[in-house]
Amino acid sequence: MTSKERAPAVNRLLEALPRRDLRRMLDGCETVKLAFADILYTPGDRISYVYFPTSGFISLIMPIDKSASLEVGLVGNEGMFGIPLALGLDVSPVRAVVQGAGSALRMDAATFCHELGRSPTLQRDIDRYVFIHLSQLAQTAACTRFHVIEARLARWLLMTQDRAHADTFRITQEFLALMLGVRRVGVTGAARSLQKRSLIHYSRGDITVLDRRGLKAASCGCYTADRESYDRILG
Amino acid sequence: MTSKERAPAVNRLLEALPRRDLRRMLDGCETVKLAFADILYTPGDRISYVYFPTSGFISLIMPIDKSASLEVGLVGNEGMFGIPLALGLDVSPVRAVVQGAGSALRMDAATFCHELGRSPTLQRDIDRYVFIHLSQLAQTAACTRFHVIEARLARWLLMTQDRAHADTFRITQEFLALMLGVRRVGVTGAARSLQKRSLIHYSRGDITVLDRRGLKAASCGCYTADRESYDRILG
DNA sequence: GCGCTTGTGTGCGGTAGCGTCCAGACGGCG
DNA sequence: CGCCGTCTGGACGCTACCGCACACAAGCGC
Repeated sequence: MTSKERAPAVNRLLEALPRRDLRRMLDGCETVKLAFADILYTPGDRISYVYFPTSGFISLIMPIDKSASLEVGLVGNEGMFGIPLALGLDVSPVRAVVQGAGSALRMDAATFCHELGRSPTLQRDIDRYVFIHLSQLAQTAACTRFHVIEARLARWLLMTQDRAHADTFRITQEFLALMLGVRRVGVTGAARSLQKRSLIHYSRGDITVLDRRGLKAASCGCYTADRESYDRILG
Repeated sequence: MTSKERAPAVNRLLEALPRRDLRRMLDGCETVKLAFADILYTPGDRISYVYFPTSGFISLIMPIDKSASLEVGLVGNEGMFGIPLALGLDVSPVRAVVQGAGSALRMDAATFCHELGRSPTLQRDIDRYVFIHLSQLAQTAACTRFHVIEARLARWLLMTQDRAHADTFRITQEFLALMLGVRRVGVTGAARSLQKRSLIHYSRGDITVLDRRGLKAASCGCYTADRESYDRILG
């Protein structure tokens, strides 16, 4: 939590609702703390709650083989966890891990489905969110295939900064390596390079973004592409 | 078209509808030919028609940088092209290319959206299909990151065989390389290895699957994982 | 201060895949 | 029959990244 933190009121997906719908949603939610590294779901788990992060954020991870996994999505206060429920299914295809400590609004599955039926605006916005998630997933797949670690790291830092609402956040290189699906030393090298260029500073798990613009330039176009599609559709 | 072809009646997503809904859907559709390498949509295009392939199949491709692209989905008679419309948006995030010549049922966007509102079964099944697409996309992202060309090629051949409803289909190594996001010679090497083991036979663009079981063993688990999730949810 | 845990840096050989160019090989067509 | 376009195969050096093992360094508890 730095002085540069930009306080997010609530969740943007909810904020966009008409007053009455918002009221009902908030009434149906309870506030919960998201503790770093909490595992909310693993693949195949029944989804009993949806989460609307307010200050924390959640990583969606696809484990594939023994000890290999890849982050396939990041959910902060611009989105929600629980897309499958909106599609009429209650199983999580991914692992959901708390990546940034903070808070979220949580609603139980049945209530959520009920509200979904009552609020066309909610339904519409979540459909759009699903679409964005889908597009970003496709983008991520290609990015992961073609772009070098350093660019992918830069992208990840920018995405995370957006969701942390702060220029500094905690994340070890070990953890980063898991997200990007590379070796820890691969991250070390890339991070060192970014630091040498004064784009970031890091030390023992504290990462600070020093030069956002420079970081954008160092990242692949994927970050910008993601942002643009989000703004176009849900902005 | 070999003697081993298994004739697909129609589209499985439609087949599952109650008689009345099916009737209306078929009435609203027209049959169109899908010619090999036809580009139906490129990213950003407005979607004016949805496609329910009956015998042909369509590749969803994410172009990323100049001359780099990756296949992120495959649509045969088990699915449809036009997911964004089901989510209330009319823009394609991907390039849609005909991969296997054949036929499809095509419906204009407005009619489709209208029918979606009339048939809860259609709505439900398509939501499920979206979920499957989402899961498979996550799987593909990780697969592409971690698995070697040969295994990914094997997976691709199996997926394509399912959608071609035949053991032989046409696809050059050049094209395959584009799908998998690798060099053409990379495909050559992998294909040669599979042929040496008598799992496939190929010659100048004709590929025949000789040993499906063996091919499954040569592929990563991703093919099986995809199939299982499809069968579980829409089977 | 000492030891321990946690995080970061280095070095090494190994490999999958890259970009490129050239060579053969098959088949259709004039 | 011979030519030519299309498809496949091989060879080159090169790069990014891997797996592993080990060294250092900063903070924390005691």
